[in-house]
Amino acid sequence: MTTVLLVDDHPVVRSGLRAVIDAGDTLQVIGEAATGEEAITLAGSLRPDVVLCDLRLGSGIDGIRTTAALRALDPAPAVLILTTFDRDAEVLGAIEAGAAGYLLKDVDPEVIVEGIRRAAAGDMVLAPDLAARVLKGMRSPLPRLTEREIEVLRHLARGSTNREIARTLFVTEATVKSHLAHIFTKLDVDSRSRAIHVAQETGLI
Amino acid sequence: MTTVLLVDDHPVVRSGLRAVIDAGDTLQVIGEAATGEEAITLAGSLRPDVVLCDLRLGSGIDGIRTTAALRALDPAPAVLILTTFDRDAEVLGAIEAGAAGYLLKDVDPEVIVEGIRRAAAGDMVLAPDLAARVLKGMRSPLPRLTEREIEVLRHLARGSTNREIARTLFVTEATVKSHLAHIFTKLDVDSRSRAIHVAQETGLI
DNA sequence: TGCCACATCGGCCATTTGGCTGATCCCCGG
DNA sequence: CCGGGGATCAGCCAAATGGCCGATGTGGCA
Repeated sequence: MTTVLLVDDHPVVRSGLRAVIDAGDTLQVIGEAATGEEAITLAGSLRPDVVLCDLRLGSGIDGIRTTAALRALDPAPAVLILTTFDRDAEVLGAIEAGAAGYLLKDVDPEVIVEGIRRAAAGDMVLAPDLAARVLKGMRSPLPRLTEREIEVLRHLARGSTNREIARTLFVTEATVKSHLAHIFTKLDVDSRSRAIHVAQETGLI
Repeated sequence: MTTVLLVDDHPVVRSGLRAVIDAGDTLQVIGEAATGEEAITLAGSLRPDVVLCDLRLGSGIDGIRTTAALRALDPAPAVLILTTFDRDAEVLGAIEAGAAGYLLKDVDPEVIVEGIRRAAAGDMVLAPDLAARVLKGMRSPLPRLTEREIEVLRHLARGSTNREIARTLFVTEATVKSHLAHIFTKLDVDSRSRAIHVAQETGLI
């Protein structure tokens, strides 16, 4: 019997997962958590074989950080990421954090059950349409932006002008332009609008 | 006994909703649909009292259009919108389309059950933190953009320059600028970045 | 110690953008 | 048949943006 811990901030989703997982007779849900913090605590005491974890967990720590913390446990559960979105950066982030795989929420229940079985067996589990992208991501990893650049990017995405960003960060416009130039180069774009688009598309922000 | 039709593109969520709704003894799920089209067909034959409908329905028609179509049936079911996001434009769109209410997915199961009961009784059902915003929205309704303006806005959000948009739409840059000027005025912004932000924030795109 | 990444700043210049005014055409409804 | 909204276009001009060159200081790491 493989034991499973559910992590999702939506009670309804947890109920649904519990229903489809407990329906078979080889898997058993032994706990539910609504936040990453709760998941880490529960995993320590319940020692599940597999943790099924949403990437978006509301206000607390996100699924990637939760994954990293879970993998640091001893014994470490297999972590299977389950989410609505397929942003590249998050896929890679989750894999890097030690996730055993990544499934989209719109798949059929049996796919989820099968994914849990394979994760428990130590296999990698990737939604078919994601595998290619993950491998592609491995070949050309996402550009690494510095903390400051991410910060500027966030302000950019809120529609701020260079002047506004400069005032907010207590630097000169020249500095903001410098950061932007670096961001543009790294993202391979040539306008703030496209930078915003790429950043959102890849999950950078 | 109040009958309910579930509409959500995620099988897992449908399972969860079915579990929490069927748990009581006054509500009964009589059908599930994964798309808006399917929902409209099923509602016509099953004649549910209440339709519980996600706003995002994958590739097909969205929840708002589905709501409008459902409300045009005879007898018309009460439509309760259930979604993850609380974008203003969508709240208002759903209400205008005849929805009986709007709940967020992260609420507890009993809130959903109670919402269905109240919707079946003909009440309006609004998540508490949304009611104020809806009323505010009533006072200052979202600007109405034309089809063409929305189209330009979408290209804008993909980071296109005026020249690129012009080429794509087979018009001159002057026309694109004209549309943009109107968009900016209606959204009360003065830069493309902020227009993108507001449009995404309010669910316009 | 020297190197390198990072954050900070400045100047110059071409391009893009945004504000303004005004124009034509078409369709639809009173 | 006229009015109005929508889509199309034009020119002018100020401001913001983006590309390019360069510079300084600081902290970590080999």
